[in-house]
Amino acid sequence: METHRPHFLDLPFSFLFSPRAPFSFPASTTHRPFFFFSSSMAPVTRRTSFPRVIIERDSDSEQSSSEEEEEAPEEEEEDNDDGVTTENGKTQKLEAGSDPNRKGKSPITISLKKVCKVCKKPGHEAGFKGATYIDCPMKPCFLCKKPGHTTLTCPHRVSTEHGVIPAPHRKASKPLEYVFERQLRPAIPTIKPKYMIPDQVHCAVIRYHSRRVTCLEFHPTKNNILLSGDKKGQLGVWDFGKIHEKVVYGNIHSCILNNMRFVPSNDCMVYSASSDGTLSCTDLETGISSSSINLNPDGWQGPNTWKMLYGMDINFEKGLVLVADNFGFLHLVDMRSNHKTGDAILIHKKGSKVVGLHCNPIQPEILLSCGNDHFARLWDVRRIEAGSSLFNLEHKRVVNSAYFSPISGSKILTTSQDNRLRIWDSIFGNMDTPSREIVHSHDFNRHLTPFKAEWDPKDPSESLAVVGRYISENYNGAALHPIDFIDISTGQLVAEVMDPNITTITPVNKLHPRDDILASGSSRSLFIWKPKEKSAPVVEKDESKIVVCGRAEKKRGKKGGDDSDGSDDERFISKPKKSKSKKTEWKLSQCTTKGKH
DNA sequence: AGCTGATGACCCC
DNA sequence: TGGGGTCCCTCAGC
Repeated sequence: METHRPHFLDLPFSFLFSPRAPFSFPASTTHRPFFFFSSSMAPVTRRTSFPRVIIERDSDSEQSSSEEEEEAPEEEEEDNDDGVTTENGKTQKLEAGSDPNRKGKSPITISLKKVCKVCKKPGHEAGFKGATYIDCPMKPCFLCKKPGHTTLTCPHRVSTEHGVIPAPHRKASKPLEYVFERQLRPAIPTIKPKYMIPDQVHCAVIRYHSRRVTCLEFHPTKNNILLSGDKKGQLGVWDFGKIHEKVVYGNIHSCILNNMRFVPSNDCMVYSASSDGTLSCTDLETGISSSSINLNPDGWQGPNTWKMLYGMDINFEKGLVLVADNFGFLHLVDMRSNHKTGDAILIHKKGSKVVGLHCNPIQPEILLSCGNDHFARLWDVRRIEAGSSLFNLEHKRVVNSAYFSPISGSKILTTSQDNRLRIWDSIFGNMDTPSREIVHSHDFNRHLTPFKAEWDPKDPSESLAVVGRYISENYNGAALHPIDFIDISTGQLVAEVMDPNITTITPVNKLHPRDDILASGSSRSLFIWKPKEKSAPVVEKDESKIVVCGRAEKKRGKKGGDDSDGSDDERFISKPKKSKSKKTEWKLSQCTTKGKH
């Protein structure tokens, strides 16, 4: 292997020691050569006082691991004194002392032996080998977060029934639970329907949004309309029945659009909560919006005072929009006046983000909230005040989402950043511990939209949920991140759907309220999935390419496949790229024709 | 192809 | 309680 010579060795030493030398060691570098620390160092003449430099190369990359392991302990100790990890991930060992002019100094030896890029220790390497990711064995399992094994050997590795941690069985003891078992439970079918899994991309808009997608919402009555929000605050309205009919409204919010809800009495109107601190109500026909709340009327006064709106839901019976901010407060908006009503109520730890709100579908005054204080909390909106929660559901990390089951409203499903889905089978029963925990890879990553497990609103047994997977799997040579369908009553993985052309992670997923359709947002693109037999594959790549894709079984390449937009695949039809200015024009022209659907 | 930037949770002091 | 360092299987643009 051709070794990479550290770039600073190519520089003349005088330049190297200049205080204005235009480079620095990476911030992550923990061990620096002694000479970089001596700020008070006297000027040096390179010929007389600088030690000789010896480069020790890892010439044989096939060197046996046992050999490396034997050497490792010694190297580690020496590393503490004078080792350097360079940007190319190789260890350089600097030995001082062989210069005859300087007593006690040996020559600087630079070792280019490979080290693990995760823990910086030699003897193993972490990272992608082709499409398979090799974990660093020094770290806890990436999936279940427990030490002693890696993801590859994790007992919770997503397959069937391995991820479930059942709560200890408890007998029904509370009167409410008794009532539930007698009256409500019989209404929930125990025999599960045959799931129709939307597992094939039916149509898509590639690079529809200019930033990553943050939320999705199906139109309550028009079956082919999908709303999407993005990190920039833009709101997309796409008629996926007529693939080319799509609008992006860019003037509603100025940053992240966190949540959307249709107004139940008027399905042209949609409320949206944004990190710009406003709750807006937008007419989808005209694109005209009005702010119901603006929490930052005085503009930017610094990050400590800037308020953002996250969780949001509508209580139609009371005519209320409930929206929560990043300081732990709940705000109420009267839909008739479109103005704030009452004072903000502290519902989560002061100063923590409240990322999710959900009104119970049967009893809308029962509110479920979740947030960064590691709790999901149940409230009665009729008597809500700070500290008045009915139940506090503890989690080990941030709770990305908490939803009541869509039909009976008696179950709760939460997604937490500790890589676990939690299910409470009955809000009338024991709420101290979840009924089940399902280990599932949906890690937090600051560059991704947080994962949220979503119920299938059509499943009468209330046991099917969909959630994107963070961790990748090697599928015929491509590292893909599937979307998982999980039977939350057993923890079983019902289906994992993926497409070789979707190489990005898909954290945002929503199942259609009436049809066997899954909408997913991955990076800046939207996908509509249907069950295989119903699919007629058509994909549009926004104004730069028209592509057609289906469920191909073969794809060769390294991690994530290649990024060539599949130009090696004859199902892709390329169109010449248009300029950025035309892109804007296109969006504007689409906005003027929005009244059609 | 390899670098860069955007930028959230969490931990420690 | 707040600031700074660290974590990191991202993604897209150059």
